Amino acid sequence: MSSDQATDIQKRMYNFIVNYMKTEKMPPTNREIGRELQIASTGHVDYHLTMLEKKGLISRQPKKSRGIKLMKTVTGIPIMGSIAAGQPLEIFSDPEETLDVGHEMEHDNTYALIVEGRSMIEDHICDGDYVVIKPQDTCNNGDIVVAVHLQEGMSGSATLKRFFQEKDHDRVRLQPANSELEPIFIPKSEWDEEWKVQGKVVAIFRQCHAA
Amino acid sequence: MSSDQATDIQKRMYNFIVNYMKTEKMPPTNREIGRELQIASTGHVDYHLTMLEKKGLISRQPKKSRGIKLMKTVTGIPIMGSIAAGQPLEIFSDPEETLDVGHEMEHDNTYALIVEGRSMIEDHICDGDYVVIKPQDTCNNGDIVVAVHLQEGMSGSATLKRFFQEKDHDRVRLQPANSELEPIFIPKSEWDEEWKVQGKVVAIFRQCHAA
DNA sequence: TATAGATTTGAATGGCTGTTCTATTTTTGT
DNA sequence: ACAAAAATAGAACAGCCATTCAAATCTATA
Repeated sequence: MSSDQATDIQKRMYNFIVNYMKTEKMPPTNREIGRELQIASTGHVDYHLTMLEKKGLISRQPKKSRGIKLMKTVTGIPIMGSIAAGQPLEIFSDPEETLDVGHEMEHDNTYALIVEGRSMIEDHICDGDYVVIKPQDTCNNGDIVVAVHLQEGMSGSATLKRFFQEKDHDRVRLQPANSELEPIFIPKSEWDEEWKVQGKVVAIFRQCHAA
Repeated sequence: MSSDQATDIQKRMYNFIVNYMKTEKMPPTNREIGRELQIASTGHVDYHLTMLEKKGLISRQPKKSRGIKLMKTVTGIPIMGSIAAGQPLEIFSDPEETLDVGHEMEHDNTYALIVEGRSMIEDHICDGDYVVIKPQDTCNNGDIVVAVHLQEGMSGSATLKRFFQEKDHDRVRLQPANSELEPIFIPKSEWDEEWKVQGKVVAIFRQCHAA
């Protein structure tokens, strides 16, 4: 059954190890794992650790106390793909890519997107910049957000814009930061039906490559 | 003598712990410390660990194997101060501040500065942005650099500019990215005498605050 | 239902680990 | 030179740790 997939208890064990290492800055002992997962026998813990090792999720240093190492990077936030004005979100197939952007931002399923194009250039967000997105479905006026246009049967298109609720016009305005581009107006009735906010930009990161 | 300062062996011990944790992702055992520092007795190691704890550099979890925790942050790069066009570098007195910006950049004494003003605004570097600086005294044409103007007896002023070597004019041009500001020209003869390159911008980080 | 494989237990073992104690040597301040 | 403080060694201990083994239980499936 569990030939390449981790079984339920193994997932919980792996999660506990990851979590323990985040808070304690060291791996747990086999006994600490057993205590947490309510496993009566240390041999049993060893058994599942061996399984996790066989599946490539961890490696072990024989005989060493707390001799567990994680095989996958646990720092950084996933780079989900790229976003271009009006284009569908291009989701990267490779989920290994991460952006290491500070522990404060490593929570709440925060993720990163690569900006394509110049639709936000006047807010000084450039082609190739990484934007750090905090997922949320509400936002304040003036926030830079990932807005998704839901289309029936399709995955929809996404865009990076400033969000403005225009109460006097009873509509939402999605404002690009590029005077060559027009804002998008969405009647209040269609908002939450055809459109929604996926998340909000909380940081921007740009790598300067050699000239 | 060593009332609040760590003694030589204690410094080496602390450095070994920091280094071990970076490579092994867990603290060393007392015996591993002793082996590395050629200390014959575990009691002796315990003695110096107690000293390090008393001096606030580490904390210990009693009876736990590898129960050492570092009291100071070891991730991130130091935020040295702020830089504004033409102003002296304002060095922050508090060396605790760090910017966590990815492990790839945590080497070569890389540090961060906070940008003040709009002198590089057309390169989309804004007031309040963090720039990540890799120290080096040479650079290529077009690189964004921290250029320091050495003045006798004074610490000198620093500025963030693009670097251009104008061979036909036998001079160096430090170009702001703001059409309201004029470039600075330095005769080749004065370069390396009165001016020098302190480092090069390798990344930019911007935090988006709530509107 | 029968059987093979996966999971769980309990116990045992030998090495590691943090800690403590006493005694000796080195360094430092006077 | 002397005394106090700091540094080092060695040994010993009780508890922790990873690992192994044999046996028992559960689970899927042929």
